[in-house]
Amino acid sequence: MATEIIFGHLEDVSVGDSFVNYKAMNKVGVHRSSMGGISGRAKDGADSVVISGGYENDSDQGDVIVYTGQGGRNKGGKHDKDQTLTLGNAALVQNLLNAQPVRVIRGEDRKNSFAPASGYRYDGLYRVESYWSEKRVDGFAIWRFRLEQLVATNTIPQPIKKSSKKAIPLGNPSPERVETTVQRVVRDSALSKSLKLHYQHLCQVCDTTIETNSGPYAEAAHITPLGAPHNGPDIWENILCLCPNHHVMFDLGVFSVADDLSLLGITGLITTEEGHAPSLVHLEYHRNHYYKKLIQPLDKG
Amino acid sequence: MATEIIFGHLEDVSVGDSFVNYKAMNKVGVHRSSMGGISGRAKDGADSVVISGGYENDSDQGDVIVYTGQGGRNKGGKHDKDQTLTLGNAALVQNLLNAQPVRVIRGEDRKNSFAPASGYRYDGLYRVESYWSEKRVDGFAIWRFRLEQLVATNTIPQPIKKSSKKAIPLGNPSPERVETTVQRVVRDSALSKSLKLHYQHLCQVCDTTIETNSGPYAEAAHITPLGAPHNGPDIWENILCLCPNHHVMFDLGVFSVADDLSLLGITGLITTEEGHAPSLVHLEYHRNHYYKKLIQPLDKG
DNA sequence: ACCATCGCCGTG
DNA sequence: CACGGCGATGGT
Repeated sequence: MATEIIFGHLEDVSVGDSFVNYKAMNKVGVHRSSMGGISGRAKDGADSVVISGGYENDSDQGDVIVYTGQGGRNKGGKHDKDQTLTLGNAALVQNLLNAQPVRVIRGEDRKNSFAPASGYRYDGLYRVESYWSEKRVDGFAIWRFRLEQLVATNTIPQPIKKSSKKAIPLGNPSPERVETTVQRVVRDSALSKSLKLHYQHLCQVCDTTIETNSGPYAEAAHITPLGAPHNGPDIWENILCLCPNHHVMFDLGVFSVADDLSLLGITGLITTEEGHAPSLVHLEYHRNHYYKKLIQPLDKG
Repeated sequence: MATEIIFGHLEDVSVGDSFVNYKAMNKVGVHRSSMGGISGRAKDGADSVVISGGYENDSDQGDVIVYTGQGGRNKGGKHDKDQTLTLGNAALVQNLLNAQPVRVIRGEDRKNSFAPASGYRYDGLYRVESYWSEKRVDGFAIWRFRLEQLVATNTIPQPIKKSSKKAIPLGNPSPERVETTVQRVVRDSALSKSLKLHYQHLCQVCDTTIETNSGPYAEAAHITPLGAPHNGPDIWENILCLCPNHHVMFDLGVFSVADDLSLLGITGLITTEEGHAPSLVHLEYHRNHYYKKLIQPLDKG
């Protein structure tokens, strides 16, 4: 049955605590994998990841980390196949689907100003904000995960006291011992409102709107996401007006949009109003990076 | 045409800047109302609010503020009617619907440890996370808004430089001059996953699920919200398994649930699986505080 | 039981 | 400092 997976902070480990090597982390359980960068199970989610600068493309801006998945290498360490959404990669996807936090541990890395000078350091909880695939220059696909630091907004009174051990006795019937509250995040830019008005808050996929007593509700979905590493622009051509359901589906790659605005993955098409034409460049970006069905598991050999 | 509403930070005002009085704030535009605590328009949203300790029930925890709406008083300042969702209150609702940030300014208040010693201080951007109604002891209804501080997660490279004025020349076609990115947030607790599994990720309202390539997706909605001032418990009886659309509708009070589990506001009923019974106490809490149609505008006299 | 892995400690 | 071999542990 293996050891217990615990999401969130641990009782005996504080943010900033240092460890000399993997074995020390294994001992206290802050990272339970003996060699791997991702600790967790494909079905349940990842409880921790280690960032050691092993992947040249990884980016670390402190509160935002772009983390590359595992796999795709042969025994010699050379990339010789696509990464797949299995093992640790699949676990990180579960974190996104279930809004589970992941502990982030930074390992020594001279090239990373956020990394410790030596050993490993527990740097707190992050959410898996999104994931997508990229093609390396050698043509092999990798999966990447955007991690965002969870700042403890005052939600549940935190029972954790550094001074006293044996805290967190909430006594609820949770399968996990530690109380965690994570967030799904929907970004909305300055331009969102005008586009939603243009569409009268009707979803461009299903033509429905949510009527509240204070006006209609819809969400603006950026086709190429804002922020690193995508750096999509905040312009009308890069935004769709969607209901929450189709927004989630779009961000998770359940469906995408072809150049003729027909839908891929589900039936239907994107309806447009005069004055708004989604950019073909950005639609292609979404298809290539987010539309999962285009990424087939590679045949052996 | 009135003066221009600008959401987000202003070019010439930094977080922490102080002002001696309302006139000084009016002059630079950080707060454009000459007397009111809420600046903005009912149709467009609120660009700023002032917290001065005028409402005894207001709570300020720094990153989370519970702000009481305006109105309900006669000329003498005494409460003699219900507050309505008009004027500034309606404006704050728009901020929630459109994920627009609101500038928070704290005024002198000895009882508030986060308030400045004198005058007014610009304390940065907050999101309107939720709103609900409460009944005062005298029986009159008030509207309350939970504001959460926006921490600048690294999304768009910030063009704002304190040193140089005249920054932010993004040159995009936005009706606003300042680039802002706000987030709608969906909390998900440690218990959410088990309940969603119990319902096989089917929405308890519409019986649909969102199938991704990596598993089904649903959201857990707390009936009485977690966190101050509601402090709902993180237990199964206080959670519903919903699709994103119905989650938004539930949180915005578009519908609520009667004791017999029939829906109010929309047709249908909550389906339950054996082993899960929503708490009647919490359903009543939601009806009383979130289900807007129970709150009728009071007749004159 | 087998497998995969952002380690670890040697040599050049 | 690069590279290669050894290698333990949890996941499948």
